[in-house]
Amino acid sequence: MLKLHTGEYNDRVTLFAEVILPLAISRNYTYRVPYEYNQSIQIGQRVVVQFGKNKIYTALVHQLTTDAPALYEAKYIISILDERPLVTENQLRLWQWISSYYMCYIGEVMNAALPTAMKLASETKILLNREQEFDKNLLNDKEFLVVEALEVKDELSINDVMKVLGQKSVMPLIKSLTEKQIVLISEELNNRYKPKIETFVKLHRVYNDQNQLKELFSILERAPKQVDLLMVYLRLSKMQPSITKKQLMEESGSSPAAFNALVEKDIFRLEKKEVSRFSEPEIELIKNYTLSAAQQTAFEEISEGLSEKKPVLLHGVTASGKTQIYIKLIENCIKEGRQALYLLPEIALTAQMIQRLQAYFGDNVGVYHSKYNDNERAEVWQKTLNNQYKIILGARSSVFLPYANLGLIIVDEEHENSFKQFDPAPRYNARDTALFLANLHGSNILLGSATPSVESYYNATSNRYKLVSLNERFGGVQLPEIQVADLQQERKQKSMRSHFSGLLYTEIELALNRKEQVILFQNRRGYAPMLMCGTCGFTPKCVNCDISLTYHKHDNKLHCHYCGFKEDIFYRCPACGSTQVEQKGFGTEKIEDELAILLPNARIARMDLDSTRSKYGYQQLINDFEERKIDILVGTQMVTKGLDFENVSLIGVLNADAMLNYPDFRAFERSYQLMTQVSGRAGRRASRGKVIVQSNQPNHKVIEWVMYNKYDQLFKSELAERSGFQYPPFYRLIQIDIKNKDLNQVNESAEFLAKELKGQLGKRVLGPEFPLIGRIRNYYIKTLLIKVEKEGVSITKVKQVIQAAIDLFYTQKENRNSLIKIDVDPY
DNA sequence: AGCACGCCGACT
DNA sequence: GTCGGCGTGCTC
Repeated sequence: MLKLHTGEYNDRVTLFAEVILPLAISRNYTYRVPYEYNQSIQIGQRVVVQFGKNKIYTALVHQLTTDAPALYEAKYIISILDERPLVTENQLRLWQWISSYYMCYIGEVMNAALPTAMKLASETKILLNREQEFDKNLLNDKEFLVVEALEVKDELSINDVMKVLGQKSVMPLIKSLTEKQIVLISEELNNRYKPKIETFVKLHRVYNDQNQLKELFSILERAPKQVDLLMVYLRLSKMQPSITKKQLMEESGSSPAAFNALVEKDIFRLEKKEVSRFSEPEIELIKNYTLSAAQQTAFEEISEGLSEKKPVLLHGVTASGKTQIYIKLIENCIKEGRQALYLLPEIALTAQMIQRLQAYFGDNVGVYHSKYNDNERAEVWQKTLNNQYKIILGARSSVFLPYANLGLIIVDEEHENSFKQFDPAPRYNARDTALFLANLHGSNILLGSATPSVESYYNATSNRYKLVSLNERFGGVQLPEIQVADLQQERKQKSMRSHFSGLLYTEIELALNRKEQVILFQNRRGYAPMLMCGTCGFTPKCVNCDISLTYHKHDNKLHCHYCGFKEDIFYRCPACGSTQVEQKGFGTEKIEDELAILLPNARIARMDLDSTRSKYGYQQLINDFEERKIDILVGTQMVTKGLDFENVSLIGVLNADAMLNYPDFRAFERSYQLMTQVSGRAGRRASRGKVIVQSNQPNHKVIEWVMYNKYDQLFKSELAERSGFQYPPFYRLIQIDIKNKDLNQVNESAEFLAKELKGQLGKRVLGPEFPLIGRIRNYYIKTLLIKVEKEGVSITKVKQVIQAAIDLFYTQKENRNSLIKIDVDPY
């Protein structure tokens, strides 16, 4: 396709735009550009188009051409939404790359990349036709129901109609009602981004004069409410440059009547202004600080690596002060007039971190993560595009922002698996995407971690990245002392107190006596992960998934952690009627419960998915812990991520075995990372912290490596394992899931695809096999794993083979109702 | 994704 | 018979 650029065409040229639709479809579609847009249309702008019979979508202009499509008549673009491109050419290249690397549709990438507020789609609404007289008696029951509902509520969505009728197929009915002209159909566009407008109040200029003001007060003598309001205004105006109506009303508690009277008399003047949704931080800027000698050395080594245009991996022990080094690098980047992106796992993006960065860079920092609402995200997008931010601090989706001039990317906690998006597509890894993004912009990139991922460390040791190590904790604080509690032995000696070893229990008491705080880590939420009948062995399972239900005490229900199914707890076994129902295993809820019994005076809180679901739940817990309103924090992985608490002296890992024995090739790597990271929360200030790891395998080599901080031992051992068993970093993995509601069909479909792939790729294809959980949300699942050697084989070719096999797969009728999910680098 | 079309079972 | 479920194919 001929690529054209803006401004080349006069009004008489017939232009066509190939657009990306935010849908999971395999092709892009071509629309005709109305002549009046010839001058203004540009690649990267959003346009409104009709797709299919009624639907209206926001599409993105991807290419422009004068070639008319040969096989069909193109529809016209309805309108253009942006004056200038909203998406840059570099972003389109990134989308393209993600789409091909992660084997997904570019529409899916667009969907993930653009904030929802920027994607308007139409929703079909039906309304009564007021022009048309009709006899209600002629309607059938269902038609009557719909008309009745429309008399109560002016418009109904298709979904509303379904609810009203209690049935799924409603289109035929709506169609007949439209034909009789009883109802009208409208395609309503949902709101898009609206800038936030606030009304500011100003006192009329003449009252700047003290005499005039005095006079005003005497005039208002008989309106005391107005005088009050005026007084509040004057008080506020001394403290701040501008006052919003909202603030004035809140501070004064005044009635709108008094306010309106003052506006009416032209004493107050109103002004509407666009404001940012983000309040400007009122923090004193810290400008000067010095790096320690170790930090300085690391900083210089990093700079050296970056100047060679190599990615750098910073391996710095926990609490070694990596953030200060990052800040220095960001400063340098900004000095060169370029933008910096600081990527963090969602959960580490706390108020703590944001404030820390804002303390150095003030309002140059843009923040972007999933807790922001649509309008806030759209605002960050716009400001990034307009180059109003020098730094973006964000979670994985911030790789999608429209950077104009990106000079530096920092991926902190680069080993974190939350950089990987699992569902829905695009199943991208933000760390790897950031590496591509850096290449695209010619920017520097630094990966940082106390526990690097094996693949990054491998890249560093094989000279693809530069490795910089920082082995010293900042301020000379020692790494914590790690002890193992031997659970088997303690059980024999009867020194266990429920799930706490004598060793851990004593240390908790000691810490509490010293008024120090404790973190307990148990990587399992809920109360008991499994119930079992002691008589017949019955275990309650989810009705939709092949998984046993977890008992949650807070609502006294059994939960499925995969589909959200809930069911009442039972006290008699539903299978045999026995009352001998036993709880197997333990989760965070149970720990919290038992602690409350053992240590009735301690203030205990729990941090897991269930306790942090609300928008501020997580932040609230962190604040309370920071302010020492909590003595013991019990939590899942959440407690391991980059939090920085001064007063924590003891960490307990309640069950190291669960993670060590997890059936995944990364179990050891993950266990090492988790234990090291959670240990890093201890003793970050003055005194040396302590960590107790409870295990049935006290001599497990991974525990030993954690105790003595032997990352290289872990690395060496993992490399040997992985080259032997064909895993990353020596092999690439592509996982293909085949899903079907029917068990036989899933087997046959999986067999078909496996045979096809094995024919081309041979023994690189493993499976099909049922995964650990063979059925989720009523879909049976079979998994194929493809292992492709890194050297000597073109991964692009392999992906083409896979795509071809899937295309062939869907030509077979019997496979059509099977779903296929591809996950490239599924870890 | 959403929507139309067409085929098939179970109800007035 | 027909209504409503569900599979199948198409959208510029």
